Amino acid sequence: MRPLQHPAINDVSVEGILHALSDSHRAHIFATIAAGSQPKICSAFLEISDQPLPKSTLSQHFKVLREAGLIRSERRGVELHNITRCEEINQRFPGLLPAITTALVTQKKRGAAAKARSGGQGR
Amino acid sequence: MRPLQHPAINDVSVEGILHALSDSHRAHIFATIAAGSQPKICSAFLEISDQPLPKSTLSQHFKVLREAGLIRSERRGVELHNITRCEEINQRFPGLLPAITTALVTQKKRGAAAKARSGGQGR
DNA sequence: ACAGTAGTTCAGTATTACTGAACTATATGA
DNA sequence: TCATATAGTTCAGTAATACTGAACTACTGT
Repeated sequence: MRPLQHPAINDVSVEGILHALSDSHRAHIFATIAAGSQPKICSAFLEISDQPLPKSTLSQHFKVLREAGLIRSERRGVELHNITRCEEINQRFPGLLPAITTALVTQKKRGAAAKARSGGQGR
Repeated sequence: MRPLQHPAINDVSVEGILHALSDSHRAHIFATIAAGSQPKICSAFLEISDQPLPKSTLSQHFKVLREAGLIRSERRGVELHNITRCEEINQRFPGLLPAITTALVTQKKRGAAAKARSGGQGR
């Protein structure tokens, strides 16, 4: 098992960030890690959607996020503690991550609202 | 040849936008269209990189940008006039596109500076 | 040592992307 | 009208990525 690789902040690319976050599952994982103050472990996201995500898939998603420079993972015993690299990235590309996470939140709200309108059990 | 399809603004997704712009060529095409005040035709980007881009590939790139909702294409005789949908998108996801284009510009500048430092014909 | 947990790696499969060749559609000139 | 040229699309074969079950590594507790 080779050690975890994290790119230097200067090797982080906009395209890599956009690609990593262009997948719904990864975007959700990143947003969740970014929103919380505690590190999150990978297996916290096994039940991310209606279909439970296979753990090999989950592992790949974390690898993509890590190699894009979005998260930093640290082994703690048997588990991985994941935190974001928002501060570093925000220094390199000011405003990029906040704009994306805001857009994702906006989209989620709109989606929830549309769902409620079209027959969810809204009041 | 079927007519050009543009998604309604409410069907435009953050993931779709990020995916479309996660490719260097497409990011460059979009940035160029966004930066200019005149519509751009597809073939203006045939010589986008060192290797000339095949026109079938270019056509696909425009299709991806169009279907992501980033550009609007209109037939004018034999050519396609492409403009961005920045205003609409900025209304739906405020600040998202400016942040991405700013980041792309920043990255380009950094890259050019690094190139100059490491042996380009800097002053 | 054994069992349990967290995550990775591998390999087969499925999906997506790239691109040369053939094609459509429009414009222009003889 | 017919030939030619230009701009872009579609198709089909191939290449590259992504997904995922199974086997594996690494660590923890008993």
